[in-house]
Amino acid sequence: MTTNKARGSTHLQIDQQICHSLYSAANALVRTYRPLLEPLDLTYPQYLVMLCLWQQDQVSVKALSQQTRLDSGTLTPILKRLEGKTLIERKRSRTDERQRVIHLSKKGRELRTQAESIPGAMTCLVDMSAEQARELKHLAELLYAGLPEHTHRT
Amino acid sequence: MTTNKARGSTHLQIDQQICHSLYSAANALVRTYRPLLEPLDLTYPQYLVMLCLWQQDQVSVKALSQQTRLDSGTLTPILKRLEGKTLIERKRSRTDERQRVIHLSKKGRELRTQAESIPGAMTCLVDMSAEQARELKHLAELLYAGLPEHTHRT
DNA sequence: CACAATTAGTTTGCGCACAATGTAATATCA
DNA sequence: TGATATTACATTGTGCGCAAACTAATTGTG
Repeated sequence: MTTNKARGSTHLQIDQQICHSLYSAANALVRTYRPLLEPLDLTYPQYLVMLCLWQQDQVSVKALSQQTRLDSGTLTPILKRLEGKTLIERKRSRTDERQRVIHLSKKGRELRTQAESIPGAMTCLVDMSAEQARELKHLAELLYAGLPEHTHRT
Repeated sequence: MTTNKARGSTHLQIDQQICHSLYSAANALVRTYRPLLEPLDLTYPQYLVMLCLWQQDQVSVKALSQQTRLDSGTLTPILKRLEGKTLIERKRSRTDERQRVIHLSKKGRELRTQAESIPGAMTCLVDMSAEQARELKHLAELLYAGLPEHTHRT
């Protein structure tokens, strides 16, 4: 049984912070993605958006926002950059002038081929068993879903 | 047994990305910290630095960098902001003029009291068992340590 | 001792992440 | 139908996160 030092609460120790572990692991993972994404000229968040579009084209910003879990203030500049690289176009919806309809260009659709190798390459770089990775993903999802901003469904 | 659609590789599906789960969970956690840290006028990374200093005062930027896992290019502006709030001072080392010695001011030391309630408050906001949280932290650490940038000890 | 290599930290530039505010289009309702 | 509320995005401002380039001090090495 470890007794606390008189100094104060053990809870304020940085190595006890789940958030710090998650925070630095996520940052490190994105750093690991960087060299793999560089040939595609994509950042990780841009890659996330492309993943969504490769899965389902012609979607609204809101739909992208829900799938990527990035808010519109973050997405808008990302989408503009992707448009600048002529990977996507941002048309207005005919039926609802407020909405944008994001859709892939030919170049954007073709980029998918180059991206196919990335998940495999990442798996090699991440030194974890498939089961550990699954469990980690599962727990991260659980944490995410359990946070007040999500449980707060009025 | 689920058969892949002719459409292409399943690996490019966003909901299969461990990184995305980690990424959004970490961001969401930091958002959850925000209202708790606001009374202390600290951002999450600033809080991380303060945690380190409360644990051990009078340290170099390099030491802080290792403990917070933030690089010096990130730390320098953070430290300047903390100095701007008069929570810390950034003196130069006598024995090695290259080094900074970061140390808490009286105000910085006193802020610790206000911070004591934060870990407990976060635990309440995170809807996970202590064991799940421990496991999540453990797996995140495992992932972090297993990435090439760390295993690459020449 | 001179001089190259290393180390500690800073600066610069870019791209998020996000709260807050704004704007325009649509939906709701009196 | 006309006022009001809501919705979908865009904009602004601040603070990271980090690669790359830079500065200055220290440590080798010949």
